[in-house]
Amino acid sequence: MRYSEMFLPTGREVPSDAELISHQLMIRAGMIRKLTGGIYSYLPFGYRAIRKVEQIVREEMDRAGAQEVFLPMVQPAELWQESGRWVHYGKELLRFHDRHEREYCLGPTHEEVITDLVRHEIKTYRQLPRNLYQIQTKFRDEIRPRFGVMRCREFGMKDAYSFDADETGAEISYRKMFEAYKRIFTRCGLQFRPVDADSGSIGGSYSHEFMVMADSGEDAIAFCSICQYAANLEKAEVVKPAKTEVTASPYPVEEIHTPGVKTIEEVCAFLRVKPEEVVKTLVFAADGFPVAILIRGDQEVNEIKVKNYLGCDALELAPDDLILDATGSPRGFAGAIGIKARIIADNSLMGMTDCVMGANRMDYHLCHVSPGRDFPVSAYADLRIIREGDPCPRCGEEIHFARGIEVGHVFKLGTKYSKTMKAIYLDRNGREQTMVMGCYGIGIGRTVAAAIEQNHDAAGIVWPLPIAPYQVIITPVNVNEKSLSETAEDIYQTLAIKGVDVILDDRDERAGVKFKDADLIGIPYRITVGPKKLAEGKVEIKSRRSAEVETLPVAEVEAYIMTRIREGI
RNA sequence: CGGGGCGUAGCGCAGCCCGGUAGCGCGCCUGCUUUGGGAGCAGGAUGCCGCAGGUUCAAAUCCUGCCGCCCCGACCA
Repeated sequence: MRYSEMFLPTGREVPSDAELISHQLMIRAGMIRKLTGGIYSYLPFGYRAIRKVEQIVREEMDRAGAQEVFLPMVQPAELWQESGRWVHYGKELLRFHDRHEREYCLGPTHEEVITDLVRHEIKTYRQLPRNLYQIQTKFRDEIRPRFGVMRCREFGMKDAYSFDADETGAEISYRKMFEAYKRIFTRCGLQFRPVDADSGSIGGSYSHEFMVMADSGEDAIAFCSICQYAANLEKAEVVKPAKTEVTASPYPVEEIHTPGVKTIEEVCAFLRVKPEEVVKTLVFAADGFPVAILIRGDQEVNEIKVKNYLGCDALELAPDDLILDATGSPRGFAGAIGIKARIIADNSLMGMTDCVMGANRMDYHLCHVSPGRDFPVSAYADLRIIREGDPCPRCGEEIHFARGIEVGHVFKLGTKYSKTMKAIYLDRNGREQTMVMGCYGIGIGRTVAAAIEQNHDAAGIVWPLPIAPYQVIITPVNVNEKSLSETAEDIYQTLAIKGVDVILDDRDERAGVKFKDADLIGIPYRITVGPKKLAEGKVEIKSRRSAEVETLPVAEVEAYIMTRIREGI
């Protein structure tokens, strides 16, 4: 492509509303423009990056035995009502109706549609397993879109769905996708890590997220530096404390006047105790019913673990009136003794004795409380957020934290959708069986943004070659000098015929301007055609990443570039 | 939805307190010079000052309402 004819509006100014470097660079490099909140247009340069990623995704999905389909984005309410998600998906599901007042939604994901398709077409075990995928625009009415293309409402996603006859098959399908994902992100030049994850509203038995490591990432990851264990913070298991024989406090429970003392910090300051000696009692509303979660004062409750443990649909910190109902006191003085709620304790309570807790009475706390002796605990469970330095649940070494961008997510769905939507087949014995499903997503735009987040410098983007919108840019230093522009043109033709994605910067601009633009848009190789070197029949090839410059005879340029492209570097 | 901030030329911003000719830098157009890391000189174009009301002789500026955007939080694949 000739630069002079390209629709590639680059900018020097940093847009004021872009926070992330990737977002700023995508705007400055003329890749995206915002249409409205959380909705972006991709310009040619940005769309080429998208297509490069999509192509890699297609190749690896096909290689793993999946087949591409294209499903509707507008979906009827009935399907979602059938799966139950019309009610449970919440406000992220954008709903609307047509002229006949029939209800529809814009697809945020396609489990319902694919399950509907498959249940009508697959009747026997002979037709299983199958894995179908698509690359589609999804719409999720995000509560707060941000970070440009990283978290927007309309976005491109590859989603695949596997259907197997049984658990064993589903496991194999899952592994295949897991391996395909590793190949995909490796080819995209990303440094990433698969982590154990919660499956959220998609549901299912377990899942892994593919995280691109980046300080700007929205997700926190707990990982072990020794073994391979890594998990989303919300999922990371906390090791049960070793069983120690605890003897109850020798003192009886004592009520102490603690006027206005509510938070753990205030309690500790007032009573001169450490947070480790205080039991924090949090009252939650689980589908409207009060549940008391007890945890050691220095720890934080992981609401997702609580939600999963209770198996409820909605979980939130209890509103004031529910707290008053359950404890008989305002917020800040809840305790386990006498509370009218189910009591569940985090494992951190094991081994605690002689502790401080709320008295369920305004302005009073209790001390010398011993769990078990003074109140019953219906269950102990892992309900807290892991902390840096905690032991790894696999090998016992120290856990560290890092941040990541979720670019892919694989779920083992089990029969969540196939059961409710009756995706059944006849087995070898002619008996009806429920298909076992998996689903597998990749955020395409997010992958591109993550790649930029991980590959840039002060001058701009540094594309990994496999996803670079263009691989080579040829820069004649002065287009008004015939020898320079003709040589540049020759090299351009040579590379273009070979199928290289190449830009000829034929603009009548000063060399400095062209160099700055080339750096900003991050083309992996820049071929500079200048008067001094050309006098010897040579040109310079500069690597954007290493900044190394090779001086080569014009005739050797093609071989040099082709080698690099073949090796993907 | 709660808290904070911002809407002025294509982009980045000043002007607003204290009402009276709408400005700066970059970009854009023309000409000349220049030509290996965002050139110099000269000339030029571009604004419902977010929208709608109100106060006033007079509103970018003061008041009210609305809309949009950004940040933090709640929430979320």
